[in-house]
Amino acid sequence: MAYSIGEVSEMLNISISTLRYYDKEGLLFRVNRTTGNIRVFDDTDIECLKMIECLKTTGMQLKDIKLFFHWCEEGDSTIDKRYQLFLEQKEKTEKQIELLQHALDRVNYKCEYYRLAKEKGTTNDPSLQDELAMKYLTKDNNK
Amino acid sequence: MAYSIGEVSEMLNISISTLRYYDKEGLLFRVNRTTGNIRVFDDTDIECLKMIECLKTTGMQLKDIKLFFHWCEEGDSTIDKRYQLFLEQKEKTEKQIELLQHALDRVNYKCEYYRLAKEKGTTNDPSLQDELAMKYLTKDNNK
DNA sequence: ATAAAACCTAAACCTAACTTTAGGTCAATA
DNA sequence: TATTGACCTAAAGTTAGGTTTAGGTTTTAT
Repeated sequence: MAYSIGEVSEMLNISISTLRYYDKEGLLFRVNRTTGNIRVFDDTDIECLKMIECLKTTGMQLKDIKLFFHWCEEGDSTIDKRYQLFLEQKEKTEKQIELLQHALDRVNYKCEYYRLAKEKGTTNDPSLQDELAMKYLTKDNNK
Repeated sequence: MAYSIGEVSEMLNISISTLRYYDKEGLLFRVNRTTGNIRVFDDTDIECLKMIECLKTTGMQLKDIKLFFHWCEEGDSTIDKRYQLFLEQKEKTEKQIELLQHALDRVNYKCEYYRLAKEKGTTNDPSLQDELAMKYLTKDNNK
């Protein structure tokens, strides 16, 4: 299937200007053009864009994503590089999830804290700290 | 306890220039100064900085973190605002973790893909796709 | 055939979150 | 007391990842 830039933008919820920016940065070198210089995306290009979104989510920079796609073009000689890249990205992503989970724990504590404070009408009620201590057993969550 | 900017920088692993930047942006308005205009951080300031780190991890912008600290200063009249802020941040963080987990699944699939490709010496071996399909039951992971 | 919608490029602009630089002040030590 | 290391400010510079603007071309529908 062939898609215009506007169709791709709608399908993947990526703005047209972002798609052109990715192209300019060398990430979409696979994308064909008509004789009139209009971009024509195919299904493989869509898959590439989904991979870009995935890697961006894990925190990879566009220049590194570009590198990966160029390694793909180079063929089997770069398999190990690509393998190492994904192993590294796996580590980074796992660490990032851990960090976020830890932050979420603290945010949840604060939700509970302010829910109780709202009930009491003040953050100065001594029973507020007590109830939270009871619930969480340690006040370390608040650190 | 009182700490110099250098000590805080070491303790929390935040660069001195970043600490000064946070101060300039109005996030550290609690921090005292000596008569000689040198910053003096106390334990509450350290807690504030830990909260900044936490909220930054969840993707909150400095201007919104600043707002939160100012609400804290305003007292009990802002309890509900603060409660809503943390509820919203909880939602956002949970969504972010889900997104990251989904991306991680795809990265893991790619690790497995390239591990096998490395074994075969090529990404073109038909058994590569077969073995992955076997392992994951669906090729959707690769989308 | 023509008008409007969709596309194109290049270049300037934007934002957040810092970092660096330049030029100076403060405070602990020899 | 002099020097050295830690601190200070203001302002400019940096980076990534875009968006916007201006001016033009192509395609599609009437």
